[in-house]
Amino acid sequence: MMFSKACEYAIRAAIFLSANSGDGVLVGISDISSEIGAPKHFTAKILQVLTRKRLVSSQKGVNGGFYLDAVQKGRPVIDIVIAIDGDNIFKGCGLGLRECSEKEPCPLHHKFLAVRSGLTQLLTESTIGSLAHSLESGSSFLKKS
Amino acid sequence: MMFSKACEYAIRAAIFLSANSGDGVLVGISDISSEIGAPKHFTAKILQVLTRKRLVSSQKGVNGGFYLDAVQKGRPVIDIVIAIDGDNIFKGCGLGLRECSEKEPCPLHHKFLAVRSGLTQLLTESTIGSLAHSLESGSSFLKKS
DNA sequence: ATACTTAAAGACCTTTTTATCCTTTAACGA
DNA sequence: TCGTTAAAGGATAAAAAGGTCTTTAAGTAT
Repeated sequence: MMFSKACEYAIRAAIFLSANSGDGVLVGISDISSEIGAPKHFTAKILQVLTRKRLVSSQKGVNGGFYLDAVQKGRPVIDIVIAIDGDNIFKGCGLGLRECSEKEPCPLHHKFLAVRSGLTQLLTESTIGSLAHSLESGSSFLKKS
Repeated sequence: MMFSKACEYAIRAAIFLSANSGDGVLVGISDISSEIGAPKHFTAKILQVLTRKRLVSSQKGVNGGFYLDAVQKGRPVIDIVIAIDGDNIFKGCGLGLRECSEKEPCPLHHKFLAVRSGLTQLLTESTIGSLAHSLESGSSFLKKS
């Protein structure tokens, strides 16, 4: 809708991991991908990126898997978005004009700014952990995509 | 940033046409594409779609070209966006969840709604003509992409 | 009429995104 | 230390988006 598929998967995976890992509990890709309804190998790729960027932790070998530590659960969702999709959504002109700026704004410039800052704010003030927490009450909203 | 390239080109083309056509004045694709800084043939394809959907008017043959009539200049920008990108930006879950709804909302559901309605509103209350008008004052912001 | 200009249409190519597979690497347990 | 297990990583494939080119046909001026 607004993010790439990869980014949606990433957010869902992070939320799922926040709710279901930690304190020595790890989760494998098969579990993650089936729970968030994303293709297994694609999910693996995405988790790889997030792991490399230290937004997710991983453990190889027997009983290995992925998990989030306390710090990672406290990260804002916007970190995930930027790690996967970059920050193009948050900067640049809505009409794709290079020349557009405060000094020479395109006709929609200021209105776009408002929408965008709303988006930035919501993604910044929502942490992975807080989102995971808000679904604790049995509502397994992540099941089936 | 938020729209596809095709959609950005479409909006720019519409604004340009609104400012530079009408009352028997037509503009050819070469002029349009160079003024809005978009690939010529790709622009032609996009204009074709807009024409078929009656958001833009065209005239074949000698001295032919594209133009907007009064009604078309009064159309809200959202019509262009929907014609090219569809309405996926305006509906559907931000996390791509099919199950997400008012009853079983995803953790970001309500916050996304606010952002989205802001976007919808801005695109609905801005008409092609009004945007074209706001750049009348010499600022050829469309030049060069 | 007809010749010329220009949009319409559609075939085609390239790049990016999405998705899959397979090999390598590392961790751990026995 | 050896074997199992799971992530890391590279290589490939399919689909969608972005972009180019050629042909067709409509309209207009002459």
